[in-house]
Amino acid sequence: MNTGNKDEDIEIIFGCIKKKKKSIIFYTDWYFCYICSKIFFLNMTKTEKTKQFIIEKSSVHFNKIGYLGTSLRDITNLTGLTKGSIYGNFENKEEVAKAAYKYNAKRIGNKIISALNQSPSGAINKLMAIVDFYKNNWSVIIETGGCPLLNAATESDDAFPKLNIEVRKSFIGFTKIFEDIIKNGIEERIFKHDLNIKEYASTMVMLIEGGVLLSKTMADKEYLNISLKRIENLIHNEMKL
Amino acid sequence: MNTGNKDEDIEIIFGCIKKKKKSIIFYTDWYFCYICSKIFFLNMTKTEKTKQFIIEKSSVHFNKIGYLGTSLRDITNLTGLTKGSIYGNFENKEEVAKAAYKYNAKRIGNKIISALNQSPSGAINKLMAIVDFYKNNWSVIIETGGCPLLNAATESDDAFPKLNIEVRKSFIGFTKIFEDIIKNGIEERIFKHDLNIKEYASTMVMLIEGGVLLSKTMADKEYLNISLKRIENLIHNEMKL
DNA sequence: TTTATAATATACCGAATGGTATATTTTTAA
DNA sequence: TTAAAAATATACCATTCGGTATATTATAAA
Repeated sequence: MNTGNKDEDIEIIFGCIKKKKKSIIFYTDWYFCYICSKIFFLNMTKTEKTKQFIIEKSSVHFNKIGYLGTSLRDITNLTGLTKGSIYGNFENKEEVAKAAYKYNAKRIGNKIISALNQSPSGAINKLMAIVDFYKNNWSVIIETGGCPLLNAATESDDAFPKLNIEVRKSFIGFTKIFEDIIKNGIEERIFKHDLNIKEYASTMVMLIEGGVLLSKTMADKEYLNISLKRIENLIHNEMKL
Repeated sequence: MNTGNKDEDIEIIFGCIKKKKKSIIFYTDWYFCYICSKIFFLNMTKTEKTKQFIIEKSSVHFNKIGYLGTSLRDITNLTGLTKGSIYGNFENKEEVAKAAYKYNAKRIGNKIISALNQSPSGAINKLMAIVDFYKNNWSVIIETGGCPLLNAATESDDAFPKLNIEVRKSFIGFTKIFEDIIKNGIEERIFKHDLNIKEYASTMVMLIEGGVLLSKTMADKEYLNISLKRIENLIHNEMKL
């Protein structure tokens, strides 16, 4: 989505509205720096800082133990804060879980955007930047509980509808990253003009999620390697002109 | 695995040891009929019957709400039995959850075996029988909470190690189904002789799990269709001689 | 029909759950 | 420096949690 404004582009990444200016993306209450791959928070009130602190301290636990499975006691233990403080900043546990999920999804999403911005131009390089991201960051992803989209998806679909809405937004955002690259590749005449963009984009998402699932469960990176190799195969043997 | 005994073959499906006799598989306490696709229980004691009753009544709930998320009260509500009866038949909640998972995994595993036994011979027909199984049984899978392997995998990997062991067995069993078909296809000279069997088998598993994940989360069968189409593509454009 | 045994129900346990009312502390503005 | 407001801690709430000891009922053998 483009507003037509020269100085400001608005697009959606993993369900989060961002305002882009030059190489830095300015969000409502934070910005993500492509150069150092870190999130910075601006003009934060005390509440915003504390909310952020709570989420930062508990996000990995939510991703590991579950968004329903994490208890309020877990949150107070992880933050050192009391129940009163948690409920002073969040309406209820559901809201903490939702915020933790959004943070987790945003964290990996921003890293992918960062990898894309640092990679050389061209659709193939961009797709390979995502493949390389998963190759290089595999251990970090595992140590922090695996893919938050995958985890929250299976947990939420039948038991946590409000979270499921967020997960859907994330998958749409994740798929769109691939779609945009493929679209550019077609426009640049690097990819075949008649490619089914949505089909190739979602195949890549499914291969990555399937690979992360198997590799995490079996504690064996080989599965993810195979699914990433399959993506490379798609690029070079089907998509490329 | 084959024991060499003429009358009796022992193999492993989804982690469950079965004894095969003619077209019927005899298990220690149950057999699965390929013709009517149902499980029958033989020589069951009262305890075995009650255990089975508890699992049957709660298995879908476990798959939907989670193996950690399902409470003892849920189980008593679903079965109409009391806590005393549950604990008279199972050591603790963990054991009920494990048994429910095994039942769920076995249920879908047996259906796939059934589809394979009813399909025409030849490796391509067998692989297509699995693809068709997912096409035809999509709505049932969704209504019963989605793929139990996928659900239990994400829930167990960081929070329920005893269940994770069972899930690993299931994935090994599921992958082995594909491996055996591909191996036969090579021996029958239908598939290329130099195919990386493990790679193609696990790619199919990852595509199916990724497809189920996306389709369930987004409530859109199209994702699964795309991943199944990709499996067909693998068969006809890469594996076939 | 009686007796031993196995299965189920009842009643209870301490601990943990999410949540709230209120007291205390910290921060902010005057 | 003081007063108002905001943030945090304390103490409590009813309910639910997994689990158990024991009483009751159903089953099977004698």
